[in-house]
Amino acid sequence: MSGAMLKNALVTLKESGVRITPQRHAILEFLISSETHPTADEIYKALEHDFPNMSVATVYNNLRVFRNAGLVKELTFGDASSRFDFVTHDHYHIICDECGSIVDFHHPGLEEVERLASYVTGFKVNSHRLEVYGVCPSCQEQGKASKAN
Amino acid sequence: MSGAMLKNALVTLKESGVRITPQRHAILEFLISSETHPTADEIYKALEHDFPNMSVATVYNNLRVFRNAGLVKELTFGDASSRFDFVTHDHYHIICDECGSIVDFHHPGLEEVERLASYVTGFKVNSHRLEVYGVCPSCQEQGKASKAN
DNA sequence: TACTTCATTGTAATGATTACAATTAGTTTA
DNA sequence: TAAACTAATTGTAATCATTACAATGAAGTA
Ligand SMILES: [Mn+2]
Ligand SMILES: [Mn+2]
Ligand SMILES: [Zn+2]
Ligand SMILES: [Zn+2]
Repeated sequence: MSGAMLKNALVTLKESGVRITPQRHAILEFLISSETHPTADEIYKALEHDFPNMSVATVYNNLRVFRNAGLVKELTFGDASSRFDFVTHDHYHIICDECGSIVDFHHPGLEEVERLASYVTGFKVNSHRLEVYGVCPSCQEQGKASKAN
Repeated sequence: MSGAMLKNALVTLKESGVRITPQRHAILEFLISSETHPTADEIYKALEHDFPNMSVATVYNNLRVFRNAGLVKELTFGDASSRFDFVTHDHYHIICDECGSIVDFHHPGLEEVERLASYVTGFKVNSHRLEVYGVCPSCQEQGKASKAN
């Protein structure tokens, strides 16, 4: 439930001495309810109606606060701006090369890859990043449709 | 041999109607000889001595030309600026969380991950991106040394 | 040589993010 | 509760990588 997730997030913040402001509450709530991995600016615009005076700096500031608290992950792709993902379970992302949509998927960890990487490079491994790229079902449909013309 | 790689690259360019200018030659040569996945600005500064009049725009322009010709890959991490890698064999990267150094490593493809991702999301998969993060041997040494104090 | 096309250069524009100083809100203490 | 302190927000300016653009130069072609 997203209600419980919000509650837990607020507890986590309070425990690390972070004040719960209306802006923070709203940003968190929006992130939890969002399926789209929004950018800072998308969050800013989504909350404009309820918080007409909120500064875009506040969005950035608080996303950083949440990131440092481990509540939010920042996703960076080559282009444009960062996207933000409320942390629940570990998961990977698959991204549409045509429309840019980002979809979650689960996969068992890649410990074997980490082991081999560590073995051949001598690094002590902390983590890894994996993304899959392709064409989403909806863009596949459109492709077919446009070929049929 | 890096000589052969340069020659091949020049042929590829010529075949796709791209003129070989002294600047392009130098940028390619520098990229091929470089082990460090340099940024555009690092390339610019490295060639400043030989090309005191070259514009940073030329570096960016030509890196794009090379990327479009498939000769160079652009590596984008969250922070700062893109890094560029002359394309030879397919390989992955492992990145030091402390000093930022980027080291190549080879690993058999991850077809199984691509298959599963495609199966659970309905995407038609084109490619994937994988990076491993950790602490490089040199930073591990330094860590030990500073603890010993 | 004249014409055409492409490349380079210098500089201005862009756009995301951050820095900073002033103001406001929340918390603690007396 | 009021004063004092601390943290958060706001608005705006600064930063910095990258791109756009117009003018100049070089190369290729007839
Ligand atoms: Mn996600
Ligand atoms: Mn590499
Ligand atoms: Zn799509
Ligand atoms: Zn290191």
